[in-house]
Parts: sequence; C-alpha cells; structure tokens
Amino acid sequence: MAREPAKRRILHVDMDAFFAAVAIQRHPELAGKPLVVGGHGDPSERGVVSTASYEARRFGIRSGMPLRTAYRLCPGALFLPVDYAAYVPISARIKSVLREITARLEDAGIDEAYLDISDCPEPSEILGETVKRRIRSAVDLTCSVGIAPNKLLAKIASDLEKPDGLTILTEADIPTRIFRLLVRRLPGVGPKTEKALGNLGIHTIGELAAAPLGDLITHFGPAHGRYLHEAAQGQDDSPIITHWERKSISRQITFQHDIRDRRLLDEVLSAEIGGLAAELHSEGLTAKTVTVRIRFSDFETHTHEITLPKATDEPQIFLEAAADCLGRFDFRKRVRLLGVRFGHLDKVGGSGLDDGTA
DNA sequence: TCTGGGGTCCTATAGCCT
DNA sequence: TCTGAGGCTATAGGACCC
Repeated sequence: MAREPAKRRILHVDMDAFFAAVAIQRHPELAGKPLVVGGHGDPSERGVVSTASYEARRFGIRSGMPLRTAYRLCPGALFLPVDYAAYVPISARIKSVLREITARLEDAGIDEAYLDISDCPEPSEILGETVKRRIRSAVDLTCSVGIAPNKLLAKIASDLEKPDGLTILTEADIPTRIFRLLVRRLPGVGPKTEKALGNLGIHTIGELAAAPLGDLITHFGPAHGRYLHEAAQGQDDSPIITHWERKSISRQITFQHDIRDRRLLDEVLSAEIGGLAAELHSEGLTAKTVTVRIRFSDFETHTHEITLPKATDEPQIFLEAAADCLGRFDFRKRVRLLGVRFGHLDKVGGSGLDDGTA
C-alpha cells in the first residue's frame, strides 16, 4: 500500500474569558469575583456584555447580553469598560508566540487563532501542551486548545473543555462526541438558524447530520444548506488564511437615548466621516462606496449606499455622499443608531479597476 | 428596560445589456 | 420590434462572528 500523505491537523487556540482575564491581571484583587466587561462599564447605560468571568457566568451572564440584564442577574458583579488598548499588545504577544510554532497561522480575532500543524512532527498532545505552556509563560493567561482534522472540528474541540482545556478530536469521535451536541455549537449556527432548525425538529448535530441535503437546501438556500449538511458530519475543507485585506471600514454610534433632532444626526454623521476619512488616509487607502445605516427606535435597520464616480480619500466627497444617503431615510421614527461604512477599499494610486469599472 | 461595535459573507431583487 | 432567458452590477437586508 502506498504511503499516505500526512493527515491534516488543525489546532485552534481560544483564550479563556480574555477581556476579564486581562482585567484581573491588572487588578489582582478582582480575582474570584463576578466580573463583567462590556460597553462603557456602566450597567445603567446602553451596551452589551463582551466577556463575563466564569464567576459571573454562574449567574447566567453571557456575552451579547445587555448590561442592564446582566446587572439584574448579578447586581453585585463588577462592571468594567472594554479597553482595547490593553488587549492589543497582549494579543500580539500571543500571536507571536504561536508563530514560533508555525507560520501557518490564521488570526481569528483578538483572542483566537488557527494553526495548521500538519507538518509538525510532535504528537498532538505534546503540541497542545506546548502551546498552552508557552502562552502561559509569555502572558500569564490560560487558554483552551482544540486539535482536529479541520478548522470546524478544532473550534468545536477547543470549546468542549473550557477553561484551560486541551481536546483532541478525530473523525472517529464525530458520532460519539459531536452528534449529541446542540446545533448551536456549530460555527455558523446563530439564534435564527437554531430556531429554524428547531421548527424542523432538528435540535442536535446528529439530527442535523441525518437530515436530507435537499430539505436543508429548501429551507436555507444552496450555500447555507450545503454548509449545514457538511458541518454536521464534521466535514470542512476551508483553508488557513494567513493573510487578508480589509474590505471595509465603518463606525457606528448607538445613542444613549433615541433622538429625533436632525441637526444632531448631521453633526454625528460628520464626526463619523471625519474619523473614518482620517483612518482611511492614515492607512493609505481609498474607498469607492459610502453606506449610511440607521437603526430606528423599534430596532428596524435600514441602509442607503452610494457608489462614487471614482475611489477617493477626500472627506468632503464622503460627506456629500453620506448627506445624500441620509436624506433618503424616512425619519418618522426616532433614531437609535447612526453608522457609516466605506467600502470597495483600494490602495491610494491603486488600479482603479476594481470590480466592473473596466 | 431589552438588543454594542467592527467586521464578513450570502441572498434577493431590480435594472441593464446581449 | 417584441419577448424572454441569462449574466452582471448595484443596492438593501439579514445572519453570523469576535
């Protein structure tokens, strides 16, 4: 029998309650207390939970939950603001430790990464322990690691034994360890898809794996239907993306109180554009589309977009386009959120031939 | 009392062109 | 000239992720 090619092995690292762990590092007296990091750190303001410490999770507090709700669940919890300036250097240090293990690394956000360890000679257990030990020694934080034949399973694996876990999954583990999990544990299944699947009587990944592909395509469309079908069987051949370019930049503000004042909207829009244009300029980029997004008091959200005649980094041109977009909304309801996005980014002096202008 | 901010990708639809 | 099938692009909305 011919020698088989080395089996693909993917390692997923996920830091444990990262934002809360960083806060505890800076203020050790907070250790062991229920801690909620989110918004401006004031639970009487609008904002959601970014990270809750494991002590806070015992009260039912979860990421994405409104701060006010978290406060109701645990009024004694400590509420802290999100502090990206504190996380970024620690995240960078962690990524550089991981790059010493392999350059085949995909940055998957501030607190996680995928590594393609197919070519590493060490057994998975040893590699997993090495990653955990080196991260702990570099930044004194714990993480959870999953190792599996693909990104999908590696991510599910890292989540199975949090915190400070190391989980190795093989194809043989799929029926025994994956099928009994709820569909929500699959990346790409959010609240909407979970509910739609529930309406079809599908609650576990095993039930999803047994569902006919045709039915899933009927209900979720060709792309998502096929994805669900394959993901439920643990199949995923998505590659490790070691480099990518930003496709858009945006800013949005949720007002503390819904507003009706058009002048205030104009002012906020102008400030957002100014900030975005400066960011665009500092990165040597131009944009060709401007999108304005409004969320009304009833949470209904609408967007209007303008494609500019040519890509630019001129604030005045963005401002005129955005004002044009803003004028298209129906302002009978009060406004909760105002956002702007610049899209179809290109390098200054770029081809100018992006999509379809040729 | 709900429901952030900064992103990506997918889908539906309308209009235009061949 | 009319009609329809497809392809392509722009636009709007939606779901999801960290």
